[in-house]
Amino acid sequence: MSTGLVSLAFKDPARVSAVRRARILDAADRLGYRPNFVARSLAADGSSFIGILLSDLHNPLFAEIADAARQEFDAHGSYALIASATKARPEGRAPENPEEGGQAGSGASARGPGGLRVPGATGGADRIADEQVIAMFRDLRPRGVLVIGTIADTALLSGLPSATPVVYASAVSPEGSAHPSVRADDDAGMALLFDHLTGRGHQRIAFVGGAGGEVSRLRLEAYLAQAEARGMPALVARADFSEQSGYRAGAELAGLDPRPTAVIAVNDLAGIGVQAAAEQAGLRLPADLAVAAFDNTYLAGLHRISLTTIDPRNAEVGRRAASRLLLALDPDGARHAGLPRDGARNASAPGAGDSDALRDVSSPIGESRGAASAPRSARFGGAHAVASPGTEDVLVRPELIVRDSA
Amino acid sequence: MSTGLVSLAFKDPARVSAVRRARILDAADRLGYRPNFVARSLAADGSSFIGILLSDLHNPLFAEIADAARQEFDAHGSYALIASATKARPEGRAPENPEEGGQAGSGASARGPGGLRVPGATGGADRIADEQVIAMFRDLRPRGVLVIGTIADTALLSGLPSATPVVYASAVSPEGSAHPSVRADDDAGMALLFDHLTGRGHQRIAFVGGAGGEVSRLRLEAYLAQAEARGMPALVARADFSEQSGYRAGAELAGLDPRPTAVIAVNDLAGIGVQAAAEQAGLRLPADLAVAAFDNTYLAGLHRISLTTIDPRNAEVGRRAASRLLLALDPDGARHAGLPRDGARNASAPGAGDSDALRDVSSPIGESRGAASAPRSARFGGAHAVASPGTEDVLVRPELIVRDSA
DNA sequence: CTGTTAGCGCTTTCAA
DNA sequence: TTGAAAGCGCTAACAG
Repeated sequence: MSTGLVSLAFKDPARVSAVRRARILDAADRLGYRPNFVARSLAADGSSFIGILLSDLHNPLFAEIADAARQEFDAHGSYALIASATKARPEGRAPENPEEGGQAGSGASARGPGGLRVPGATGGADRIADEQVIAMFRDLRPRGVLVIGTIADTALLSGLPSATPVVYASAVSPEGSAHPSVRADDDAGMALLFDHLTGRGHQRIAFVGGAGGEVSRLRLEAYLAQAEARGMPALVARADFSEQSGYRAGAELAGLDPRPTAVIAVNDLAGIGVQAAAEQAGLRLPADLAVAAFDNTYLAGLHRISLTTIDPRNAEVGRRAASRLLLALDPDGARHAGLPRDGARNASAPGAGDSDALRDVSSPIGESRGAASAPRSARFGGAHAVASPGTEDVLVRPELIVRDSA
Repeated sequence: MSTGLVSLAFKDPARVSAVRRARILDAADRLGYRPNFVARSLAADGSSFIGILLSDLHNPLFAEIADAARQEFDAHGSYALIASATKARPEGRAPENPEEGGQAGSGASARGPGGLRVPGATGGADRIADEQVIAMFRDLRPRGVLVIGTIADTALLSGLPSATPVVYASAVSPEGSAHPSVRADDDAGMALLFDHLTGRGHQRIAFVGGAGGEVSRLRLEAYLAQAEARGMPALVARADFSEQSGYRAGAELAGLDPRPTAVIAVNDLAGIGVQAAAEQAGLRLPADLAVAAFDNTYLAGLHRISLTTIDPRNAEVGRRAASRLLLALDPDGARHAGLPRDGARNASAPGAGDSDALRDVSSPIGESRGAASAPRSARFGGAHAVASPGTEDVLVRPELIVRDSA
């Protein structure tokens, strides 16, 4: 039998006679034969998988998103590879990662502030250590790429065949990017928090955050907007995503004379820092100071923490980002091959309430981002090289989780 | 110019005349040419990179190990790719992951207890969703593989060319595996904890843990051994790695009549659960109950937690595992090509005290594991197919971090 | 339906 | 040193 036939038998079994197919498949696994992924991706141009690129291994939020996305892909018969890149941080910039900032100081970590960089062996300048990973990733030619978090060097992705659809999750897409991003709606989250706190009578609500990265900055803006819209005084203590930082900010706030009665922290970790500072200052929680935050990491749910927080619904973000990508890959909708779609779906996501998963979307941001202002007509632009269905960002409506802290 | 020459110019510039080389390199980057990773790995058999396989994206310990390993690889001019596999858990088994168990319950997670599995499109049985990732990984033919955490399906790795060295980090290598593993020495950690607690006068020290996985079981055994060796009573409240679980165990312990004065928890999260239960029961911490744990995650360092714990020195584990692999790849030691090794080393790990990094190793476990009893002679067995330098497990001596809780 | 023929983009002999 | 030629393991047109 010819090799071509064997190839067919694996790729499109239906087009091979039953006898042959049986013989091939049988012989294959008797010999332990498995088609070689690499050769395949070289020969066909473009592989059959969807790549997931994780920008930061340390961020647990990203892991959740990746899991959800992967489920979605699997449910649709697509494959996903996860490669990870360590985020290369500009020197001296605090990590966006809620975890790292709070590392216990006594560990044996030798990591410098600049992240993982190595002196270039080839070029002169430093390069991101994971450039290799990205290169490899690119050469594998994924059908589409889901980027989770912010990838430092946008140029790396540009090596992809230009028709490859890219979707960003949980990050604003880079400057002038035509790729959509899917993320939680921090403005909505902030509004939820204000509603809740004012509902409990708070009139002096402070914000802890604003530093450490884009997300922090956007949340600060959202805070200021809410405060103004409600005619409330704005009070900001600068902090990044770390507990330490929140602690310092909290101490500052606790010492103020007309003390705020509530604090909204940029993330759980900072919020915990605020709580710690408040306790230290002799305040009772939540009576003297209510604390709320963003992210709903598992930290917030610990008995001893019990922090009211905004759940960004990472699973939903991941799922939504994945669907978006799938749509771009197959704009016609669906029925093309393979396994019973619905069955697979139900099996892998039993109680998720999938049916209305697409309803709770806020309107696209519109003016707030360059990328978002791409012409809507591109949506159905079959004539374009990339028939990507829309480049508008998608905002997922977050959820308020009320706990003891506020 | 022939394509062959170009190839040479990239791989071994010295063997190409200066003129040609210049012209090639110049033209290359003017045209934006970059050698294709995939084609290269197909043509040459075996790529130039070392693969890092992460078993669980959610475990922050693993991320730390991966980072450290990557640094080590980079310092030696090798490349590393990280692919991730979601650990496929036997149905109903609690996660080994310290994080997941403690997830706040209100999120939108739709993940079933069985982890990410999809109904097989090809075969009949369920398969791990990430089988594809592993297949791809394998087909890329890494020079060596570092597995971080426990990979469920060992068979997956077996598809590698049999001479590929494999090292496990932070996991016991699978049954009968000939591959060495590098991990923290839990026995030593337990001894450290007992020394500390008895030094503070504690005589009734309980253990919370034992369930949820291999690591938990081993720590329980270590506890029992210490208690016996010191002629102290053993008191165990079963728990897995979650805070909930620790909370329940703590409540149980708090209600006992001759109450323990100290508790050692299987990990930070469980320890925090114990603290919460104790507080709830009206005990003062640490006066009425001292709590200590394992892992030194950033949790332990939070102001409001301040947990005395054992630092597994993940960075060291990662570094050590990486060296081990490098050694297996190049048993002769070092001088083979490329960049000034020492310079690179120093640059990327400034204050790490590298020089004595190899001194603090406990003796190999010996009898405790099958794999560890491989004949020492294999060490220099140049005649063997795999001249792997030693298959003994390496245990890293952990460190005690004393905080307020004990 | 099946076999044949070209490559995918590179690395490697092997001569020149 | 350089060029030419033969693949790596597969897929993608074709023709039979």
